[in-house]
Amino acid sequence: MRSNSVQTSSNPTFTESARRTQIMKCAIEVLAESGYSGASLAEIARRAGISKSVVLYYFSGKDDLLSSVVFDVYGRAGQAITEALSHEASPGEKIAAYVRTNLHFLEEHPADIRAVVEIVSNARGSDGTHSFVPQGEDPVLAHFEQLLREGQDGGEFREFDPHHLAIIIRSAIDTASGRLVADPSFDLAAYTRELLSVVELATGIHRSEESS
Amino acid sequence: MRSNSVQTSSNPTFTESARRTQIMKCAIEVLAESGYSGASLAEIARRAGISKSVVLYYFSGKDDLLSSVVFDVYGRAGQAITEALSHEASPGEKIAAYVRTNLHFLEEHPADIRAVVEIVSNARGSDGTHSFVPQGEDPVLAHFEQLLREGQDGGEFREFDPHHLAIIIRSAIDTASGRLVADPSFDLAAYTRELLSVVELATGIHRSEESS
DNA sequence: CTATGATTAGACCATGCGGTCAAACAGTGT
DNA sequence: ACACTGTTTGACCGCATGGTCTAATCATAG
Repeated sequence: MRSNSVQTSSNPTFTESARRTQIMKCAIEVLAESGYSGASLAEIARRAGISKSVVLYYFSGKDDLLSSVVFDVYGRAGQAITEALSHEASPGEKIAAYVRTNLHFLEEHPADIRAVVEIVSNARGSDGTHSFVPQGEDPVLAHFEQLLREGQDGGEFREFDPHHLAIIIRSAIDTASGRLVADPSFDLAAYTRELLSVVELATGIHRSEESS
Repeated sequence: MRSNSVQTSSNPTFTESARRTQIMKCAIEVLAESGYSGASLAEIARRAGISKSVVLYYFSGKDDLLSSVVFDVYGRAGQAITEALSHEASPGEKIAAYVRTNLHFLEEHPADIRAVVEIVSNARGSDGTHSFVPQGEDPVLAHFEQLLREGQDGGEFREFDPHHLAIIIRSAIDTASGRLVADPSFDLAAYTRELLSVVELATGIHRSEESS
């Protein structure tokens, strides 16, 4: 992954970086609107108003383009989350901030998330196995699981299975992007509120103002 | 949807019903193993040891085949859930049974669920919109939401938003099929246990033996 | 002006797709 | 023997895909 036809390393031309971001942006749009199967190189190029060859001039192939999109979006989302978590002290606050920031990023960049979901859940190698889904250990999930574990070790939380609870909460986060496109009336703010209270109840966090 | 080339109504020949179920079974296998894009008519036919034309002889097209698979699996799953719910009286018990039965069906028929997920999340019409995802109202979700609402109206539950809580819990159910294929060490029984306790906490169900 | 490298368009290609079609095969009643 | 229906095959078609290649364009340095 991550290899270009034109040299990427030293001298990214103005045109090159501009074209790359433009093509990635169009790819995201097409992926979000028409899904994985609708995101052909021809369609992406048409959207960008350029020839199909240009796409393959700046990306070594479709795999490279999709990898770059995933890498870019993951990077930006991860940065936002890391930044948000740094402002919180207690594990309980960190977890709430984690959930809030994830859904906030989705609210501001719905197409980006949809595109990544389309790629991750559909891109497969020639052997038929997923190209982006980590087989053994998912670092994103492991990170969140660690957050839960820290709160539990600090005695702040109730007894629960951090691994499986992490899966449950992350699924609630990940499903939101699908809801957002399927249901125009979906209220993301209300969903965030509900999910946050569920997370509080599920972790059994000790908060003075929350105990009923 | 649901139209065949050969007459389906009155006289389903022995060969016909046998072939149809065989083809659907192979389609499910291929979908579960190789995903939507890997599930070509040629591959399904190869798996069944028959010619591609036979598939199109018993199904009017690929859409018909995939529709039939979704219809079949949904029917069997729905039947199992309805049956399980009929044995429970209180809303709290019904909801627990709902979650348990969903995950139990997944445990016994993982390929069927994977296949349906692949179809539902990937099949799109010529206009690019999803073919199986209901745009406005999802009956599956609405049914579960109604269960939550009944428990709430009965005063058995805490205050929560039934619609959004239904989405959260269903997402936890739906994510399990993906985990099952991505992580061979995934412990579905432990996951079910954890999810059931989260559901209890989230609904705030009043149970004598559960209050801490 | 010219040479050079970056950039672009468009023709082209092999492959795989869903689907059609005519012909052959198998059984069964007459 | 015949016809008839159900069943199966393999050749074939039109189309879209990801990708290659050649030639033309553009900018800029000499």
